[in-house]
Amino acid sequence: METIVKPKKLARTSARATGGSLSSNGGNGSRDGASRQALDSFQLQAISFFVHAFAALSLPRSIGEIYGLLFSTEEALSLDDIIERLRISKGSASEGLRWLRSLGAVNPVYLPGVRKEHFTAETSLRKLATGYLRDRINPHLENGPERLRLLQESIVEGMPQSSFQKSRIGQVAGWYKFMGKILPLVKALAGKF
Amino acid sequence: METIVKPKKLARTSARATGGSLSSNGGNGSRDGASRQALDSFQLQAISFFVHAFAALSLPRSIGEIYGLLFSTEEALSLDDIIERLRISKGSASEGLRWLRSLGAVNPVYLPGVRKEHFTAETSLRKLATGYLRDRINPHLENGPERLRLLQESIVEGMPQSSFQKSRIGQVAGWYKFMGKILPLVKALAGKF
DNA sequence: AGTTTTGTTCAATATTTCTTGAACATTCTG
DNA sequence: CAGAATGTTCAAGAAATATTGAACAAAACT
Repeated sequence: METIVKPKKLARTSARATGGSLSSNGGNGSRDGASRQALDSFQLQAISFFVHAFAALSLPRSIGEIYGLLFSTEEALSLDDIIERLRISKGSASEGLRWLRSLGAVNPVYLPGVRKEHFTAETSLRKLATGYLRDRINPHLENGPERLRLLQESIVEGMPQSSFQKSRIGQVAGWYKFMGKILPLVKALAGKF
Repeated sequence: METIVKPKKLARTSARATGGSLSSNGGNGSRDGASRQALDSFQLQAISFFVHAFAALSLPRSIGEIYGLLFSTEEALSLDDIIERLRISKGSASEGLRWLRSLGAVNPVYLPGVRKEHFTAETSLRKLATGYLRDRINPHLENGPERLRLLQESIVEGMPQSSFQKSRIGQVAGWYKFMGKILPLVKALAGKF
């Protein structure tokens, strides 16, 4: 849930607040074994951007980080590249990547002679919107008819309130119709950007 | 975040799974001091419906419960009515109600000679959509220009990748334009339901 | 076939978020 | 004004969710 107005409680010692601990040094190559693969300022800014944007959809930070990194990087990156640059665990990277893949927000890139799978960010609004709607919205709409039926069957005919209850069901039915109209519109408009 | 395919880990002893402990007895009046104010089957079904729907937006269960109760009840209810019927704490009820009020999802009803504030559910799709967009979407869009500027300023001119980075910024700018187009459309269409 | 590389899974842990309950503030009522 | 009724706030505890890390599986090399 999100805050409304009040300043909340001072941020309980959050060691991974904005920016966290991503390495940033002003642009070295890859030299010794310690602080390799630093992020440039554009990448840092993009990651922060997407972490914030994904958080608006209540999605975990790691997913925002991964997408932000791929979005801001021209070359395709492997799982290990992501782990190394973002300093997150293999597990997080693997699951985050899986989620992004299922949405279609990430494209596999096949590099001849390279075993590791590499990825780039998908940036087409149409594809992103379609994937998001398919994976996160449709599932909830699909059992709409079923839920509506349950609601209807819960009405006890002849009670004084059953007329009110029927009008409420009419409202819900209208909401589903609305969704049926607006989603195609969203997809269509997304296709133009 | 949401699961994709795998069955996850067996649900760690969750004492408040679906349905929880809402009183349900088959339709008594309000008699003795113990099990008063039971919910009828329509209310139970509606609450379940909205808990689910709100969860899809990652909103807390208590908010879904409160809206579901008001939605399925003809008379206006007070804070104490809600607490009694839903068996939730005063704090949850107060904050949940506050959130719903700020969204415009709930209407205060003034009853002459009654001190407690009473509420009914707002069911106009236009009002609900407008409130949701205003409270939860717009705030994120408002600092769009600022974020875009930060992104732009993070580009180091003359680097080999700066051309790629500029094209990425173009994409993001396009996304904002899309939002600027689609949101009014949503509001307009919502007005027709 | 054995070894190495690559990626997935999941129990344990860390972190975030929600709920409770009791203290506090505010507004009514007599 | 004192006392009662109503509603808000917030620290502490409970529950849900994300992350880690190490064990495991699968595929690719030799």
